[in-house]
Amino acid sequence: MEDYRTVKLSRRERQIMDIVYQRGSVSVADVLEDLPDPPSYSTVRALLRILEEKGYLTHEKKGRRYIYRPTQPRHLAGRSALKQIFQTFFDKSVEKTVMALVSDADLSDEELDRLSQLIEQTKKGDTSS
Amino acid sequence: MEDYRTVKLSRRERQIMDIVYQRGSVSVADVLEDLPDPPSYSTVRALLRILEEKGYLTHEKKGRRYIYRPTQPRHLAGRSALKQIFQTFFDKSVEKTVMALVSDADLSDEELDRLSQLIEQTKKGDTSS
DNA sequence: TAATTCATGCTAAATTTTTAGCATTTTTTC
DNA sequence: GAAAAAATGCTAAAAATTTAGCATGAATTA
Repeated sequence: MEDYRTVKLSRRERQIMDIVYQRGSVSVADVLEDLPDPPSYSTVRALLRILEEKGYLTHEKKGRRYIYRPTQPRHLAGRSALKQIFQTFFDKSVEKTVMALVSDADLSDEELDRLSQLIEQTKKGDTSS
Repeated sequence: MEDYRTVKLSRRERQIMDIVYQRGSVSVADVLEDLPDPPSYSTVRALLRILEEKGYLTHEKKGRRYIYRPTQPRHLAGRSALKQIFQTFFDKSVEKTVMALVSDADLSDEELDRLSQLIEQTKKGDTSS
C-alpha cells in the first residue's frame, strides 16, 4: 500500500488518517472532535467509508457504533512517512534528520545521554547485552 | 505559514511542494519530470501559479523561463514536517522517532558512533569545544 | 526577417473531493 | 411496547481541485 501522506489521498482523507494513527482507533465522533474546521457527521462517515474502500481502514461494530482502525500498523506507516521526510528535506541524511529533531526538542542532558547510548547499542559489533 | 504537508494544500500541490524542496528550485519542466502520473504542461503551470498565490512559492525569470523557489527555507519546512510525524506516529517521543530512523537506515558502526557523539555534544552542560 | 520553437496568460471544462439530507435500523428509556 | 435517541445506508448537490486548449509574446534559427 502506498504512503498516504504523499500520494493518493485528498486533504480531508489525510487529516483523518492522521487522527486515526494518533488515536489508534476511532469512532465517527472521535474524528469529528479532532478534525480542524469540522464538517458534518455524515461527511465524516462518508470519508471513513471511502478510506475503507481504498483499503486504508477497516471497521468493526462495537456496540452500535463502528470503530475504525488502520490496516497498516502504526510503526510501518510511521517509517514510511519518516523516510519521505528525510528524502525531501534532509538530503536523505539520517544524521541531518536526527539532529533537526534533537535540536528542536530541547531534551535534558539525561535524555540526550540515553539517546546516544541507545544509538551506540545498535552497533553491529556490539555484543554487550 | 501553515505546514503544507498536513493542512491547506491539495494532493497535487503537496506533491509539487515536495519536488520543489527536493530540488531547491524548479522550472515547469522539472516538476513535470518528477510528478507521478504527470499531467499536462499547462496543468503544472496552473498549479505553480496557485502555489505562488497562496504564498508558498515565488518565481523569478531566468532567461525566458520561470524558476520557482519556496518562500519558506527548507530547514524550517523540514522541521515542521518532522514535528508532525513524530506527533502522529511516535507518541511525541523523540527517542522513538530517532530509533525508527536509525534502525531503518542500516548505518555503519562508524556512522553510529559519530551520530551518538553529535547528540552528546548538544548537551547543555557540555563546555568542551 | 520570416518561420519556428518554447515559454507564459488566461479561460473554461472535467473530475474529484467534500458536503448535507433523508430514510432506515437499532438501542435505550419511559 | 412506544417514543426518542443515536447510529448507519444511500443519494445527490456544492465546492474545490485538476486538467486542457487557445492566444500571445519572446527568443532562436534558417
